[in-house]
Amino acid sequence: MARGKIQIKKIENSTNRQVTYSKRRNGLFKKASELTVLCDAKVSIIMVSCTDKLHEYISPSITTKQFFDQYQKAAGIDLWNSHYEKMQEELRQLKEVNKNLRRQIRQRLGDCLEHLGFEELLDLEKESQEAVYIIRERKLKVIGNKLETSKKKVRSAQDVYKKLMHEFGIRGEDPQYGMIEDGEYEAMYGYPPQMTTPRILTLRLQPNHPNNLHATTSDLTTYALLG
Amino acid sequence: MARGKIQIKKIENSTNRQVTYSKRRNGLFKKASELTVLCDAKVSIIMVSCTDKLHEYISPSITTKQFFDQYQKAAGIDLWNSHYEKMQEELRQLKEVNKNLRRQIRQRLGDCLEHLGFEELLDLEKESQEAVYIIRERKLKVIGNKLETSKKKVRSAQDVYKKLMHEFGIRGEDPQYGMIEDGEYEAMYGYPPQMTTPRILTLRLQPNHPNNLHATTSDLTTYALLG
DNA sequence: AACTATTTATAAGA
DNA sequence: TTCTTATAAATAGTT
Repeated sequence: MARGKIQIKKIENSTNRQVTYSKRRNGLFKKASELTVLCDAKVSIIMVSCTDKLHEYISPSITTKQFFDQYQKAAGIDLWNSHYEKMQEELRQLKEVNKNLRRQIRQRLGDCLEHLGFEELLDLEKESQEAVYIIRERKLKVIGNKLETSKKKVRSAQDVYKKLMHEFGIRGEDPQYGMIEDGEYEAMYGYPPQMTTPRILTLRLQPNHPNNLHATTSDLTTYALLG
Repeated sequence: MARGKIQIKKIENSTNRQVTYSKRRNGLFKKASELTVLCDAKVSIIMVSCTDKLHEYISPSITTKQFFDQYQKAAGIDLWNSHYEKMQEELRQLKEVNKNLRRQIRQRLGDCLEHLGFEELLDLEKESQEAVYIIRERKLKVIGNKLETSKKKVRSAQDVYKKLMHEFGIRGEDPQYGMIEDGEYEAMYGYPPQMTTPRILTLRLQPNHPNNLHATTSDLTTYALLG
């Protein structure tokens, strides 16, 4: 437009491009403001440079928000709908998953079994029974740990006691308040000696038991096919 | 600008104003598109005429929505966010709930028991065991129903058979192909008579069994308090 | 909508 | 960045 015509294509020289951007931006905004006044129009210009800087022109007597609203109304376009609908779909799906998880839990608690097929029922029984064994083992392990800790504490208390007795020189005078041996201690609190370990073994053997029903029930399904 | 300078003030002649609006609008859009190309920038122009007609220019490679988003981000204006954030919060909460439900299920399957306290472990064991009994009862009820249905079908088959035999007049000639009595039928397929009912009763009595451990374990928690 | 005299915008250089 | 200025582009008024 001056000092030589230019091709309308991207200016490769970065500095040059920046200068041109600045000049032409001012030109554009000036034209916009003239238009606003001359024609009593409302203009909004928003520009983002290639370096991601944002500039805007907005006619006086209007806000950008009003512009957005007016634009949406006039264009009949809901710019946020696609985004919004995607979120709504995600919400719907999550709620569905949630419902299923809750139903699963209820079934594992013994509720809502009516809606289950026979095979599902058998699987559920097996799974649940196995879970009970695992949970019970874990419980016994925790019990074992607690017992072990208690034993150690008792033993260290005994040591302290022993030492005190020794220091006071009253060793052996009153057997009623004497030391408690390992086995005796457990018996006192209602624990038969060696009880924990065998019990775990017993439980480990149990899982084979309920499976006996399986053979039975497969025969039954055959019955159903008779008619 | 041509054929005489003009004052930048509202053009009073309506037709004239309309013409100028149209001409200058094209000029503005042309400038905008040149700027877009020359400087690799993004431009959005939205105009509303004094007769409330809307025109827009938007650089290719960008949508008006993207523009609005970018503008909001830069300007810190919050037009839709409250609604949007509410949805996001809802999504977050649902996902959290979901996670917890999944963990609950895993625990009911015997996983992740390490993170459970002792009391929780006891409750879980009790719940799970009770669930197993309920599930097993349900299973046996279903088996019972299936058996009942099969019996009915067999009985009606017998009736048909009986009728046919009668019609052909071969009644009683070959005892080997005679009718099957109720009890005998079950025995043939490996079901001891009266098996279903007693078995359910046995299972109903079981739930009291594992509770024996509870008294035991409360004693143990007392131990822990010793130290 | 086309024309064109004139104003305005701006590319290149400082 | 800003100023300068030759020149391209835009456009007001006319047809």
